Amino acid sequence: MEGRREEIRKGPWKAEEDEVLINHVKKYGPRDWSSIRSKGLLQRTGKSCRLRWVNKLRPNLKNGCKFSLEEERVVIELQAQFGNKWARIATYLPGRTDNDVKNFWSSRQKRLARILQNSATPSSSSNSKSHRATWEVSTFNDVPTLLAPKLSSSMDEESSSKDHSCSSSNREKAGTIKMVPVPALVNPKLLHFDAHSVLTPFENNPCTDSQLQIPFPDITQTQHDLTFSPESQELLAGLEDPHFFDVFGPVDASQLSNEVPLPVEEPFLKPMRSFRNAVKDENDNLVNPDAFFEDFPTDMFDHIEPLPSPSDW
DNA sequence: AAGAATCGCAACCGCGAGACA
DNA sequence: ATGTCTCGCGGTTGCGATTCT
Repeated sequence: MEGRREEIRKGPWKAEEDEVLINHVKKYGPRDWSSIRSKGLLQRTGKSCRLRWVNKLRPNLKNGCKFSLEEERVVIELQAQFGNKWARIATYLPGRTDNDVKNFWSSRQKRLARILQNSATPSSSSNSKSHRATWEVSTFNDVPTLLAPKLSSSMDEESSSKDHSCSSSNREKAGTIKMVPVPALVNPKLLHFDAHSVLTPFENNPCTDSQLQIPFPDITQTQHDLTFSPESQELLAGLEDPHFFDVFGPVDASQLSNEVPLPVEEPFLKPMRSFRNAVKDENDNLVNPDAFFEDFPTDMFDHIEPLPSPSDW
């Protein structure tokens, strides 16, 4: 059997373990996770190694950066379209892992549930968190649809040590939205350039690197007509819907696909410019396009599927 | 200042799919 | 065709940090 030489280590990773894992990936690539243990490099399961790499050590991750408004919106829209396919949704959010998306969604669902509960039982709104929840709703309502320096609760000011690389001040300065879905980088056929898109130089910031500044596509008609945030709209709509609590259950994408057209269009697929290793010819075409992917795990695109055409939505 | 409630994140677990012998 | 192994995904849990009374 694979292992029985020593106890399998669990729990938080040490810096030394990270180093070993990184070195292994450098040598052999992000594969053969189980060999890390069989070689005696780490007393971790291959599964654990893979998870650590994917969620924390992989290059270009936005570790410690909170979800921007647009990221939140993308998650909301894609969740309605795909259901809880976090890995798939994460491919639209550069620097985000399925775990990030999953955690974000989970937190959001809890928040919504609490807001709803407090709305249903106003007398209970004297507790501390309900105050914050109420504030969040009103804050959402005040937020412009696309440009918002300070937004949801997830955008609360924070200057923790691990957030240093993308301080809120940076986010505020950013002003407009930067987004690029990974699948577009994989399948050029899917690229669909929006003439209105605006490219901006990158800042040397993990939270903005590999992103492009583009106008975010229109969302649903409902959202278009109202100034409410998606979250607030969802809440408001839910209060009138007798089946609102179903929202908190699993979503059947097949059912939703006919009712909730995904407004996130391919157009926010834009070429990524953080091709650290890419070489271009005189016509600015990538000569060694593969070099662009060197920063990514070789398997990270394995599960990416072509996007459905908008007509299928 | 202390305690309770909540948040946010990292990591684990179980299961299914695919590869391979 | 079948069994085993590895990998990847989604759900869940645990815990430190934060916020509020």
